[in-house]
Amino acid sequence: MTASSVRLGHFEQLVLLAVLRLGDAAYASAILDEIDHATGKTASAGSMYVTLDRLEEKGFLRSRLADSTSERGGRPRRYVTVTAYGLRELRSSRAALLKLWRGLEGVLENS
Amino acid sequence: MTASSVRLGHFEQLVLLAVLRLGDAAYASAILDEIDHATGKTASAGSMYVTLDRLEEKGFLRSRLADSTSERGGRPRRYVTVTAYGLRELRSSRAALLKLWRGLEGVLENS
DNA sequence: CGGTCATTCCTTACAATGTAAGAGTCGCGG
DNA sequence: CCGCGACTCTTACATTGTAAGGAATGACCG
Repeated sequence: MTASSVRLGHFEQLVLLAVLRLGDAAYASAILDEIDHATGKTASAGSMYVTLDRLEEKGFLRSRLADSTSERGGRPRRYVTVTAYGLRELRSSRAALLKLWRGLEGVLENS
Repeated sequence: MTASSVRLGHFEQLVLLAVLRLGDAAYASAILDEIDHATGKTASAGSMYVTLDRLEEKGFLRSRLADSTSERGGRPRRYVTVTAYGLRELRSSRAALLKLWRGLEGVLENS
């Protein structure tokens, strides 16, 4: 279990970032769309719920349920927000990538 | 197996980037150092070999053995280089992250 | 009212990826 | 000869990624 070795996986990172961008409007389907838009790849809904649960368990995310009366149908939405801890992870992950990318712009820039 | 769904994981991406930067000098221990340097976290050697194997299997990486006579001891070094395919993945992964980061600079920039 | 629909959620099981622990090889210095 | 340092590789297990499928809730229409 080694609690100290917890890091962000690839998909987890994308999810956290999408949540940040969506602000108040972050719930599963919206996050899915956001990721789809950025990556061009569509993840399944199941992946999202599982990942959201795990992120919350680890303290990277917090969630609250919307009033069911205010919704049009289906179960009440579960809105999520990134915690301070999650934000810290995101920052350090970004810093590491920027470091590794530095100097490779020529090679990595798109065709 | 779903061959088309192959993506880069978190660590795999770091490894590929480190290999790119190291150029001719890319072999396991050096890659390990490079990643350590960028992330501040030390991965184990075992992780590296396993990951290198898997990346090669998937065609993101190619490897060749150094002359054993030219080495100081131990087994001959295994040098690796990123394939065109690997480079493409790296680019698209970077593009996705840049998209998601855009507009969040204020929040993500470091303390 | 009852049926169909769209929207949302969740569970389960399995595949892919991440990681640690530990062992094997070779050449050198003592 | 023996231990040491610099490499590599194997194995086994934990964590993360993903698809498939099911169920709740309310709108709309006949």
